[in-house]
Parts: sequence; structure tokens; C-alpha cells
Amino acid sequence: MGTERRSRGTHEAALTIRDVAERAEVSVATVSRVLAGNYPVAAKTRQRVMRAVRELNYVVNTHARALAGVRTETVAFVLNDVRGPSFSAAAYGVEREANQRGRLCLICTTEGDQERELAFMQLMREQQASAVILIGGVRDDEQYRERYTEIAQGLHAVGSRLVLCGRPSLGADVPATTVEYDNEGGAYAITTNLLANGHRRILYLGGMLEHTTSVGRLLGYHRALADFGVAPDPTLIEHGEFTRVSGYERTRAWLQQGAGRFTAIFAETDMVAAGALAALEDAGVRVPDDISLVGYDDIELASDLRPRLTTVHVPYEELGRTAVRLAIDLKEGRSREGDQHVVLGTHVVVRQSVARLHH
Amino acid sequence: MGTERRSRGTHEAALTIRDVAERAEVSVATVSRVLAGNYPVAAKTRQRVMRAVRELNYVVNTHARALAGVRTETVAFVLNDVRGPSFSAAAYGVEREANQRGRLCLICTTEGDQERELAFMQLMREQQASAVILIGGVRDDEQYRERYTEIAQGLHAVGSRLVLCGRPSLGADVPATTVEYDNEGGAYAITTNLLANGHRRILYLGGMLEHTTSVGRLLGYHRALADFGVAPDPTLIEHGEFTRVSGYERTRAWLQQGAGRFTAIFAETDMVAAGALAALEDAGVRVPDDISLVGYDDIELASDLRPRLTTVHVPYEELGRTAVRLAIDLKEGRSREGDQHVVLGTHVVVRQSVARLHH
DNA sequence: AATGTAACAGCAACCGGTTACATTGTCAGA
DNA sequence: TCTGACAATGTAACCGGTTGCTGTTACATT
Repeated sequence: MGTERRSRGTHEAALTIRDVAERAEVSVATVSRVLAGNYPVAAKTRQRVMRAVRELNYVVNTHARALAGVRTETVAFVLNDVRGPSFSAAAYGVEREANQRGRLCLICTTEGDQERELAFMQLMREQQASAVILIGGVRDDEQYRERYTEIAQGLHAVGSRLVLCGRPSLGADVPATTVEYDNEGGAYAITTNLLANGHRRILYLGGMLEHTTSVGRLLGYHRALADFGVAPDPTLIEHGEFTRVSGYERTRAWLQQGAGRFTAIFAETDMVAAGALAALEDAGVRVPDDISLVGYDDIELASDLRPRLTTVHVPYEELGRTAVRLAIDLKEGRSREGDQHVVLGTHVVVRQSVARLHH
Repeated sequence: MGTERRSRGTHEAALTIRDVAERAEVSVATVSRVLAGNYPVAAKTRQRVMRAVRELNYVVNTHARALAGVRTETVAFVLNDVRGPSFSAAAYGVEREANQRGRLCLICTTEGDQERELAFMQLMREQQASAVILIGGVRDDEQYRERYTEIAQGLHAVGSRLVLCGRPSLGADVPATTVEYDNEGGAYAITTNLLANGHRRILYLGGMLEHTTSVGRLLGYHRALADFGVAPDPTLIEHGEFTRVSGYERTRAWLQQGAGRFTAIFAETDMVAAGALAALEDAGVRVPDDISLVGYDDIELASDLRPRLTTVHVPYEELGRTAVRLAIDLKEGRSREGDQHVVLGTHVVVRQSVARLHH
């Protein structure tokens, strides 16, 4: 006896609940109960156990505990890139909310690679994560949807709940809870602001339409034009990447070829606006005196630019927090999958990049 | 028979390896072997098993697997706030490198609360994470160190390896691997740049000295002054937060009370520099004509500011990647704890915020 | 003193995999 | 045809916890 319980490999023998039980001279069941805390144990016994735990510096093994049916709650989330100012704010919200509610947080960045996203979801199935939060747009095609559906169903089967942020729920086979901010409303409001300042020809530097974000913002732009009785000029609408360079390049091209055709620019993202601003600056065009410029997102940079950028504030952190809350509600049965579709409000932040246009 | 294996609670019966075995008409051992892939199994059998796996949409249960001795490798990392431009780059590096090496990534943000950090480390013990990476400074005191030591030893005992980024290893009881970038060298180089441009009275907007970062940068500043035979003026050295507002407030105070006492500002962080710049701008002070300004970190914002900020480039992403690599080396026994102390290089990026001073 | 009851502690059966060891099957060589 | 060697598969003992059920003890009640 004594050397009996040694693990097989070259590893050090792990410290187990049995060691604690032995030291405290109680059964493993009692140790477990003391640690769980939801079962009556005599104060004296409890103290003895706690003392042994402390002296041995013991902690439970999550895996064993999970196997026995007590899961450590875990929230996993997937996004493109933590470095983006808006996404990082969403990530922050997710992490904080999860943490505050005693959940662990798993993260995965995909750089737009949907394959990676699916692989991660699969991993989360293996891990029995309690929630998986997907942030950002999807490119949806036949093959993708099939695999997505299968994996999502698998997730559901192990008790993982899925929440989508800024992306549509894909088909009725996978009813998902979604959180979105009001893209249309924000775009409507800021376009209205430009229109009210006399602008009629507004260059629209948009994103790809696979993002619901872009669809929504463009919609708001159109609705505002319609409300002001302005016929939209489709040639003034562009689709491209959500990056600074894209904003720079597209603006430069327009300044060379289409100068004079517009008096304002609506960049679908502050990042794009930053690029546009740089291009305008480089071309000697004054903002807002010659051209007005607005963005979307209200990232920190917006108020660092000169002129400070008029833009639409988006509650990214709140987005992340809400996603976690919804996931937990789902998990705990307070709502059903597919029932909840939250839309968070946005509002215009007026700064200095829009000028009143005098005809 | 049939309803035999139902889990006790209200949950759905989980899909297990036994279901697969039954369907493929083989033993569970064979299924396990097929899935592991490192043991000879007849092609026909393998196909039968794979088919069953696919048809049932089965995935292994990580917890069961971990309990049986096969750990899913997991890298956990802790930082202040994912939203900061430098930290988010480090986080990105950690996540990417971990992901590329097939590791899962757990994240925790602390907002400077060391209690949270310790709690998370404890959790990582329970989770048997293969590596824990701590990013950013520590406030070290008797009580903290004691708890830290205990937890760190616990981590070690379950096989978790600890890597510290930008923080000193705390005592010989916990020999830790560290990664750091060259704070002293960068500060030396950029201070030299100011000195070479004729500046002699340089206001130093530093951070708290509990950060090794601050200590190193200040050291470089002093060494550069010494090399130019300039006696340092201790009243020109300030310690404060690494935030934009702190930069703004401190600069504003100096402009009111100590204007004329300095010709350049060395902000220990680009963020602080951004605040300083705003304060200068608000006070009608031209940069670099009236006052030169340099920062540190080379975050994206640095080239968005006007004038574009001269600063020190720090390879944050590389920092994160290196930390993961070191952790894996450690884990796989290619290096011993406490042996490795990597210092990454930094270099000055000259932009437009420094002017030559003519006496 | 006998009995009932509640509080506490222990036994042992799980949870879902992995893998050492045992068993079976196959085929070549004697 | 028999035997040995080796490949493929099965059996069952773990991994480290949790918890239903059972047994014990202490105390109150009559």
C-alpha cells in the first residue's frame, strides 16, 4: 500500500480529492460536499477539510468535475480581428460580461476565414462550451450553410447556445438568437444631417453587401434621400473593403476622375473615413470647407482626426454584453432559441467634419 | 434494454463513443483508435467507424478525453484591457500563434485588478491550461507575492507553464520565463534623437514605476542625457497614468505653470502623446514649431495625428507570438523554466513631430 | 429506557473517454 | 497440417470527480 495510486506516465502524481480526504480523515464524498458547499456538513468536519485543502494547495480538476456532470460555464466568441477598434470593444464587452457572471471566456479570431470559424465551433462542441457568440458578417453559400447547420445542431445537442451579432440567422434549421445595432436608423440619421446641411450629391463609400451591416446602412442612406425627395445616383455608390487603405484609394480615384460630382462623403466606417480624409488632405481638399465627410462607428480615432469626425455612435461594448446576457438567458431556459432578436440603438455624434452648403 | 443508458438529469442523452461503436459494430476501443489515428486499424473497419461518426454527427468529449490523460492544449492569457491598441496587438499575436499551433485560447481582462488576475490563474489550474501568459505590469507587495507564489506553484504542479510579458519574474520561488521588448534602448534612441536636434530640456511624461516598462524607458532617457553631457532635471520628470486624459491634463498643467521650461516632450506612450498634443493644440502651441513631441509604442494612431508622431516602434504582435512559442517550448521540455528571458528589439520611427531647435 | 427523527458521513455507481493487456485471426514457413 | 509471428480487435481498468442511496450517530420526545 502507499505507492499504489501513482499515475502511469512520467508525470508527477496529480493531487486528487482522495489525498485531501486521506489527510482530513474523511471520505471523498465529504470533501466533495464541503467544496461544493450546498450540502450540510458539520462545522468541525468542514474545517478539517478546508485545512487539508489549504495545506495541500489543492484545486478541483475541471475535467473530472465536468465529466461528473458539473460544467464550468464557458463563453466562446469568434471575431475577425481583435485589433479593430470596434471589434475589440465588442470583445471587451463579451469578456467583461462573461467574467462578471463567472464564466470563462474562449476567443478565436478568423481574419475572415470561415473555415476557421467552423473549426472553432466544432472545437467548442468538444469543449461543451455553454455559449458560442459569432460576431461579424458571413458569406453564405450552399456548402457553407450545410456544414454550418450540422455543426450548429451539434452544438445545440451538447447544450451550447448560439448567439449571432451583426449577422442574419441562417435558415430555419438553426433558429438563432441575434443582436444587432440599428444600422439603418443610424445611417438614416446621419444622411439626414448631411441633407439638412444642403448636401445633395453624397458619395457613398460602402462595404460589401454580404455584411448585413452594409445592407442596413445603405438602406438608411436611401431612405433619407427619399424622404428629402432626392433621387439616388447609383454611380455615387461604391462597395469595397472596410479598411483605411480602401478609403484612401477609393477617395483618391474619385478625386481624380469624379471631382465635382459630390459635395460630401458618407464613409460606411470611421476607418474608411480616416482613409478618405488622408486622401483629401493629400489632394489639398479642405474638410469640411470643400467637402464634408461623415463616418460610422464612433471609434476613438474619430475624435482624434482633424477635423474631428461627425459620425454615428455604435454601442459595441454593449453589443458584446448583450450577446452574453442573451446566451445565458438561453442557457438557463429563460428564452427560447430564435425568439430573441435585439436591436441596439445608435445616434449621430455631431463634430466638425460637416459644413453647411450654400448654393 | 435500450433505454438503459440515459443520463440522470433532465438533459438529453449525450452522444458517446459507445453509440458510435454500436452503430459501426466494433468495440469502443476501436473507435477511439480510429479517432486518434495513431494506431493500426484495418481500412475497412476504419471506414465503417468514420461512417458511423459522420452519420451520428459525433464529436469527442474533451473533458472525458482530458480525464483519460489526453489534454487539449490550451493557452490562457491575461491583460488589462483588450481595447488598448498595444495590448490588443499583443492579444492578437497570442491568439494567432496559439491558434496556428492548434491551441485553444482563453482570455481574461483585469482592468488592473490583480485579484482578478490571481483568480483567473487559479481557474487555469482547475482547467489544467497548458500555458498561462501574463501581460503588463504588477504591483508587488508582500501579500500579493505570497498568493502569487502559491498559485504559480500550483500551476506548475498541474503542468501549466507560466510566461510573463513586460513584467519581472517575482522571486526565485517561481522561476518564470519572460519576454520583454527593449524599453531602455528605444527610449535611449528617441531621446538621442531629440538631443541631436538640439533639445536639452525635455519634459518627461512617464508612467508609474511599478511597471518595468516605465522603469526601462526612464532609464534610457537618463542614459541618453548622460551621453550628451546633459544634467537631468528631476523636476521635469512626471509619473502618471498611461492614458490620453492623463497626457492632456498633465500637459495643460505644465503649460500653465511651467511653460518655457522645456522645448520638447517625451510621452512614455503614444496615448499620452495624443493627449499632450490635444492640450498643446488647445493652448495654441504649435507642434513641432514651438514644442517638439515624441511618443512610444507606434500604435496606429501615431500616424493619424497631425503632425504625425515621431515615436518608437514596439513589436507588440511579436511579443504575443513569442510568449506562446516560449510557453510551448517550455511545455514540451525544450527549455527550462527561468532559463529564457527574451528581449525584442525596438526602433525609432521618425515622422513630423520633432523640429530642430536653433539656439 | 425505548423510539423517532434529522443531521451527517460513507459506499459505490456513474460520467465518457484511453490504453495496457489479452484474445482472436491470418498467413508464411517448416 | 502445424506452428510461430504479427496484425487487428476486444476487455476492462483506469482518469478524478459527483451524488443517490444507505448506514450511523446524536439528540429530542414520550
